[in-house]
Amino acid sequence: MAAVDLTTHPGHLARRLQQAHTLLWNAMVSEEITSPQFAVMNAVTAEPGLDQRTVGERVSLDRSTVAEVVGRLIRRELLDKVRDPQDGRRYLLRLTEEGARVHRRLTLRAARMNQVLLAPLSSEEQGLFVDLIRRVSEAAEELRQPVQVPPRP
Amino acid sequence: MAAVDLTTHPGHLARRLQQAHTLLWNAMVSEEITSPQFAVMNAVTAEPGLDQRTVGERVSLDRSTVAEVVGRLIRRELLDKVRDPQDGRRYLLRLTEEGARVHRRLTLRAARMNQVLLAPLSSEEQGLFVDLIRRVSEAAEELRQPVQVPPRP
DNA sequence: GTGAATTAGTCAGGGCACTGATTATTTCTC
DNA sequence: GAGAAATAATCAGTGCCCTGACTAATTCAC
Repeated sequence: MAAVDLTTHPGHLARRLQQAHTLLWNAMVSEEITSPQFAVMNAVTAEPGLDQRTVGERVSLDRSTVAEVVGRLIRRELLDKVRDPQDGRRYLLRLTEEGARVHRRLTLRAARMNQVLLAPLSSEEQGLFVDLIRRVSEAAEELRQPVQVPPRP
Repeated sequence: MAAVDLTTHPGHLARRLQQAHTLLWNAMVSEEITSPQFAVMNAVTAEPGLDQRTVGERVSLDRSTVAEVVGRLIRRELLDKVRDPQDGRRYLLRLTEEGARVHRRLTLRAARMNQVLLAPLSSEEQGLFVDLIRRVSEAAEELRQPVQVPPRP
């Protein structure tokens, strides 16, 4: 008694959506490269020579998770990591040739997969859907760092 | 070059939405009990004496993950597990008194949290949002088990 | 220029999520 | 009723995700 209907809870639905997405990704995009791995490769494609922290910022992953994902991509020789000669704390990331090839190939497949995932919605609904998710996640992310208060001078 | 805009990828957005949700959950609902743990407790509240497999079905979790989550709830003495005397393969799950109390308390907080999470949307948009996510996840889940073909007689 | 913050990355530890293999029990079939 | 198929749960292994503690390098402040 007093149980709740979880299908009205956006958090629960978000988890199910992600499960559904992972399923489709494995079937239609790649069984080797996961969606977060693709996101990292994509960030490095957009800005070669990025450091891990910034990659995390671009793809919404914390430092530890980025390190793991990067580690896996390096093991598969899709990514290279070299110390920044300007700043010895940083590692600069770049795709290998193979990495660039894989990224190109998966980009096409991911686009097809997105179409399939959104197929149950009309095209106006699709736009709306993406917009609504974005607004909700962005608002919640801001609750995290409540707009820096400037230090008194 | 040739990088993609991930903010148009529903899978990527789903992951970010879930991160945002987890953040808010920790801040507003509980730091001890996670959202999947709450989902399991909720399923058992609705149908006391459920077995693990069915709980997994109710909350969209596979057998292994249910076993882990159940294990954690038992360790905290929020849940009890007894062999089904009718069917020695099953374990029947029930909340402890403490478990029922915790579930009641978190239910209220979760409702408040949902309001905050959806606050950036108007109330029509909120309904739409929930509906769109549900439709997309349900459709994708059906791709998994493509409607049993009845065996020829 | 030196000591104190800050910053990039690693590591340990906990939780979620899945697959494939295995074990125990039940049910089906003959 | 005995063997075969199905079912509930566990286990090992992989990957994602986070926090808090730590290390190494840089930058700031005086």
